[in-house]
Amino acid sequence: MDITQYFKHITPISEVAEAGIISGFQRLEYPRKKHLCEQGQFVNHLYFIESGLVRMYYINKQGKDVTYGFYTEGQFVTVPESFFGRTASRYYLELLEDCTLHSVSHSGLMNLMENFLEIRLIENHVLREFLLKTSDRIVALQFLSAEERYQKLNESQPSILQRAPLGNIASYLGITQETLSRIRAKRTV
Amino acid sequence: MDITQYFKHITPISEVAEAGIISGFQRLEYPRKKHLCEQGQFVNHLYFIESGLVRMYYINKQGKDVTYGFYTEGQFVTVPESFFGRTASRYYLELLEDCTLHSVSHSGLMNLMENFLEIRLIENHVLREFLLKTSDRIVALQFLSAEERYQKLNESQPSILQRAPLGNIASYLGITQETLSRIRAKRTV
DNA sequence: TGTTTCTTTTGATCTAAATCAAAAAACGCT
DNA sequence: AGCGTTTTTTGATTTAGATCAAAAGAAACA
Repeated sequence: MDITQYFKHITPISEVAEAGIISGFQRLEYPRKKHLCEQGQFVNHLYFIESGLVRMYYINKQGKDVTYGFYTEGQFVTVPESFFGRTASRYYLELLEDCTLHSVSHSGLMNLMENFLEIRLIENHVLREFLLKTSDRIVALQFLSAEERYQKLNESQPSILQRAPLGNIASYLGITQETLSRIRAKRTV
Repeated sequence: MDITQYFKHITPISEVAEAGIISGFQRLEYPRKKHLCEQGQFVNHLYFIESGLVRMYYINKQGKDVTYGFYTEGQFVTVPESFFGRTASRYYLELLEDCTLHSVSHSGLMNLMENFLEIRLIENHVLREFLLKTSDRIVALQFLSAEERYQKLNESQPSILQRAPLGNIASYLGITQETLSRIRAKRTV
């Protein structure tokens, strides 16, 4: 999905605003493994994913790499509390595949929002989408078994299971690699 | 904390806007156990808690009552995805104590937002606060032990441990009542 | 093409927390 | 104040998933 397309899904957009979006966002091609941000830094960009796969993660107290979320084509990705809330990020963003992204800086977005009312809706929309996703996660993590959580991910984002390394998926689900491997073995046979 | 006070924490507010807030919100006193909304309904109000304690919860597939969150004086509470996103609520809101609330309907808030720019920031602010809270929860639920999660709640919202019933707290932490009772026994002695 | 490195699978054992069951304590009500 | 209901505690047992260890497969690279 194209970025203007995405905006049009949320709200009708005037031609000038569309031109504004096109000039305000910058198209980027980045290779697998590149980091979009580091833990502790301010995240100054909002990215729209044209193609590819992005992972958000953090390093926990035991030094373990833990996946917070996966983001794919047609979605926005950033660290919302950092980008919108102007705080230091607690997460990293890394590319799990070569990606084509459209990025806008915080000030760039503010400019767009001042000039085009339609674009103001975006911030709220992105926040709401993030919130909905995180609510689902909590419900899953509170009282679903490892296998049920795997099943749920398989329903909501099936492609992740093929595209992301097993270790990353396991920590996302809150389980160990070994357990995930066993769940897979059970289902495939 | 008073409601205009709260707004002033977020952003400077003109006198007219302050008058608008005072007239736009309705002061309510509700008794313990009252429900502010049901699962499946649209949540049409945003509440600011002047005093008291509110619990958000859902009934899971096994028919078990599971606490999603606790909200106390000086905080806004609603089901954000329902109120802001105009969808049916997946959660209930119930009062765990007699509460004094200030409520505004969706259309009432829209009116205020049209008339007073300052108030537009509120939606964002409320969404961001919710998001921050839920992010923390995910991190806790992913890889902290039952006791560590208890400890974390004790740091972030210590009064909940005294004010809410044990069963409600246990499900919030994603553990059984018995386990929570044992954790308590260990620490108190 | 073989060697090194990283990822996934498989196996054996252990443990945190669930489940089942029942007693004790606290609360609500007339 | 006393009785029934709900909530919390305590105990015994079970289990899902962690941990430890090592083999098997893939990918990376010279």
